[in-house]
Amino acid sequence: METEAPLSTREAIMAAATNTVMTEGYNALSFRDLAADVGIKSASVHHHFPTKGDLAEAIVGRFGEDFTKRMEPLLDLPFEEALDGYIGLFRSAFVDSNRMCLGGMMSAEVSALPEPARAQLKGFVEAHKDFVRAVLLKKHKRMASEKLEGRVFAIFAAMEGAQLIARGLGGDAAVFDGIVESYKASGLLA
Amino acid sequence: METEAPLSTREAIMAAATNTVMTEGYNALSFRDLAADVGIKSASVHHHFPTKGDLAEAIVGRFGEDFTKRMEPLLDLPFEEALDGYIGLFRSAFVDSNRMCLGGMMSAEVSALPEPARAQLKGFVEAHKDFVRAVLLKKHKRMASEKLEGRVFAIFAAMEGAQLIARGLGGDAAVFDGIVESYKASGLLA
DNA sequence: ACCTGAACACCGTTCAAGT
DNA sequence: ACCTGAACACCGTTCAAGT
Repeated sequence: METEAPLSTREAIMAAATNTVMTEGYNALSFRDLAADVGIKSASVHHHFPTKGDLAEAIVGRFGEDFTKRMEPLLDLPFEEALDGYIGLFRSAFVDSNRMCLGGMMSAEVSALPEPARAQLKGFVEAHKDFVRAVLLKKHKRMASEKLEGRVFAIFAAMEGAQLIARGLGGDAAVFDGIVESYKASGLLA
Repeated sequence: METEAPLSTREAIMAAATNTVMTEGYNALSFRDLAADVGIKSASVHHHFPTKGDLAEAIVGRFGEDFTKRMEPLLDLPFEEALDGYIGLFRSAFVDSNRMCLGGMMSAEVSALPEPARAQLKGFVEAHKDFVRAVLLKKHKRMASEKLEGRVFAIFAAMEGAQLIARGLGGDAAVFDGIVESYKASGLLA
């Protein structure tokens, strides 16, 4: 049984930054606000992350790792449950205080990111594709590889789009659920 | 035959702001850069748009009108061509200098928008739904209304997601085309 | 190693002042 | 009606200085 571990300053900065980016976006993230959240001065944040771009790189990478940890156990489940679990990860982000997937948010703001952060973003997308591919193969064992790759990419993009639009309209879970239901009914999520 | 009409200062501000938001995002938009683009001082921009939120409201509204003007003629075409025309509107945005739909970008940055701008954003989404519904009814004349509404929303969200992800990965049109192809093959866009 | 105050050129916004 | 310079509290970043 773990007690809540005290976060290192570096970890606390990353946690606060991730939360702000998911709710307000990368360009709305301020080193001074971040420092206030953590209890240090803004100049001190630069000791841990020399530039804002370095911080972006770190939190996208970490977010990918955390997402992967939540996806992996779903691979033990059968197709339908694994897919619903994946959907639930997107759903919970904005049902829980109107947050958006960090990867989706960073994709919108990609012009502000330095190259290393963009590379982490590509890695994030690849991790999702690896997971979705593994889930699809549970059911579609003989799908042609080109078709499978297209479907994998399409499912990820569609989930990001559902979250983007549902959250943009005010975070109504029913909107998200309705879109996902139609993805299933049309055959995209099936 | 129209010659290029000289833009009023107000129109020039809106045009420059729209372009910046589509490429870099609303939070990256600066009144001082905007003023420099138009050839006035930043304090003068406030004469036309008292706050940045007022400008946001104006450009989302205008963007919706412009998008509707490009969608309307597509309604004279048969199902397949109308759908491809709609897809082309999303495709051209980022093929042409890696821009993102203003509505999708504003959805990601919705936390920075005042209520009137959010209302315009909802109107933008409704205009898209009206168009997509009309297109779907060309082919699916007897689809149950609840199912139709879900499909309409799903198609719009999926298009925004395809654009978000394809652009986030660097603006490769092949990524966008592959996702759309899979939307069609799976039955979502059909 | 980790933190800080002070400075720099930026930002949105306000306002009194010009034409 | 339209524009402006100057001021305000903000921003990311740098740096010399502290412990």
